[in-house]
Amino acid sequence: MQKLYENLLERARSSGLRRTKALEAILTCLADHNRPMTLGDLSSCGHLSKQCDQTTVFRLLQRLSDKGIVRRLGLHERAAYFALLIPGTHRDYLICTECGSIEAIDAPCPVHQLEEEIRQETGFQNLYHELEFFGTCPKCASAQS
Amino acid sequence: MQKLYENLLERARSSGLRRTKALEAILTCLADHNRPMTLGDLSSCGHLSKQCDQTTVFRLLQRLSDKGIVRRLGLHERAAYFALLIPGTHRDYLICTECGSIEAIDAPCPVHQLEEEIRQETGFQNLYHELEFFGTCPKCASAQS
DNA sequence: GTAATTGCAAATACTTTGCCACGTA
DNA sequence: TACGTGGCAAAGTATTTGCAATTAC
Repeated sequence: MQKLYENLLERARSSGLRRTKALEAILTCLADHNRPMTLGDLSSCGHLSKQCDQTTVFRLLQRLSDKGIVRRLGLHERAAYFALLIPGTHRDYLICTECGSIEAIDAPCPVHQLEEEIRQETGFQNLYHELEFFGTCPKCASAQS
Repeated sequence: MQKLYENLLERARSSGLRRTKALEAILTCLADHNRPMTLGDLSSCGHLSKQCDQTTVFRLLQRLSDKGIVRRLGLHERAAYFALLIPGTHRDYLICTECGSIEAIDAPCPVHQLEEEIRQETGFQNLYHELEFFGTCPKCASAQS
């Protein structure tokens, strides 16, 4: 975890971002939780809630997104989610449509070959994919009946 | 197309929805375009723009979604997209992050087996998935340089 | 007749921008 | 010092709800 944080900070710095309290706090928060978080989650989390305005967090997420350090995900909530983008790593998610819980799937993602085909056939650049499974988790399913 | 519309109307009716002008118009619109559309797209489209309030379209989409006739998609735009849910059919999408264009991918989706594994391992009910590819389309890529 | 559906208006939620002050390099 | 960054306030966009009037069944 500590290692991850150091690494992220290094990437951020070398891509031109300044080392500010907000940057440290947001990377710490993302590294500690290591799951997709909304702007609201982040700006009410730990140091961020005390030290930074939500606008700051928003703009910082924009910059981190531009630099390829985080990625914005669309997970069906009204609010956007942001997740760390760690080279060599890819995550798919399983989401309960009732309670909104989000968990990462650790099975290998079966989409890479198709992605390669699409890259070649369409000429799209910077291609990546997002895969999510939606359903009702056992807990919510039993609560319904 | 006509067939599709008839079919949708039948499904809607038999799931308990009343046959109103708004229902006919929205199903016509979705069947004609057969691509994901936002609430804004829909309510400014054809008959809907003249005959229905946007709130009506919104609530109708909610009901159609409850009944499993349309599905809400998260495609990274700020606005939600809605697409027809046609039994036996599954669509993945390729989206340009620059111009926002959305096209359906016709290659067979490689995720079904994983989906089955997840269903069995996690006990999730009503499981389905959403797969999208994002990138820069050739047109936008050349416009950038 | 009854319950579902509709329209209009208003409220909410989340995101985004403007502007000037501040801090890092 | 210069330019990226931060805070506060306000605007923008999309969604959602309340309620009375209307319509399908």
